[in-house]
Amino acid sequence: MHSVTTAAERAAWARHADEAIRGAGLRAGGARQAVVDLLARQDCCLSAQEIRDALAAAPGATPGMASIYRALDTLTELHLVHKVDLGGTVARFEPAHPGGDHHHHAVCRDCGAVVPIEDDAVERAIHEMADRLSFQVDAHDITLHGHCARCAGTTRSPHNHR
Amino acid sequence: MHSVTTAAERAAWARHADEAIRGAGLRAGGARQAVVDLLARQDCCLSAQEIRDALAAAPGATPGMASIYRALDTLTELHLVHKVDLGGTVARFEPAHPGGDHHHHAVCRDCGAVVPIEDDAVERAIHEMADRLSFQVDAHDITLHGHCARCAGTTRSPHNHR
DNA sequence: TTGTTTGCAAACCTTTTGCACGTTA
DNA sequence: TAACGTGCAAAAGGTTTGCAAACAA
Repeated sequence: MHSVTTAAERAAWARHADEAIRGAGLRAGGARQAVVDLLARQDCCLSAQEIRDALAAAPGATPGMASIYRALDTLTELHLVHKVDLGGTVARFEPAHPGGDHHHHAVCRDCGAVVPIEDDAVERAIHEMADRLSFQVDAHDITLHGHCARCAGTTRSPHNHR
Repeated sequence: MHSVTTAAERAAWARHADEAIRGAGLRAGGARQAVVDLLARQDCCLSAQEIRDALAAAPGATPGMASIYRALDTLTELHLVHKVDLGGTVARFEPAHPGGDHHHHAVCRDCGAVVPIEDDAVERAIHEMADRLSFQVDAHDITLHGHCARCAGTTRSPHNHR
């Protein structure tokens, strides 16, 4: 089993994030810190509600949604977090790892599971295409839609594996 | 200058759409018909509000937003329209041409312009990747972000060319 | 006639904002 | 103590839904 990010990368992100936050003259409040700590443990994206639920399940006070959104907004501005829009009604957020760790997402139509995807050939093709355009591309998102391995393997109702 | 779809393709889509609507036992009401007629003339995606504005500018009664959303919903279910989410707060919709006409989008960070993009090498790479996944992919979206040719060429405020 | 379509207004849901209070450096 | 951060409640903005009237077949 491999994950998209290694434990070392996640730890490095947490350190980098703390540093960037301090460097921006921001303070260590409870809510933002909790969001950073949670994101540091993630491999892929979470919605604001999922973040809140996870923090509610953990010991300590549960931050309000407004604080979570404000924290995510700040982190996104500091380029510590990527806002990911997978086509549903909610936005998702994931740690932005400085070097590499460029991944995309596949979304299951049945169960809603989000799976991170990496592929060098696709990245190369995207960059080659971008170079030929008059449009100046500085980022790209790819979203795959279909059925995850579990849901594709059954004709029954979708699994709840999230 | 070339367009992503030809006039013949657009006409074929209009015919196909009318047929599919009748085939589904639906009737020809004014609002839905107006949406179909407008989409038949589009090369790329429009938001519900843009559709309403375009219909308001045209002669005749302007359909309510609810009717526009309901029409788009019906057309999407009939696979006549693709719902496109480019990462903003609004959804966009474009005609789904039966054969080919598979394009993606580039969004300008300055002026918001949406540019259709086509690239066979990228499509091939995506399909090859999809074949290797355990995830069963049946659709994919690619969104490029950056600066359009006009906005990239100036240091001044963004152009309004939409 | 009969079921479909439409328009208006109200409801919904996610996200943002105003404001007073609590906290950090 | 002077900003910054947080929580609550209200506001915003796009989309959906309930309902009664208008309409197509």
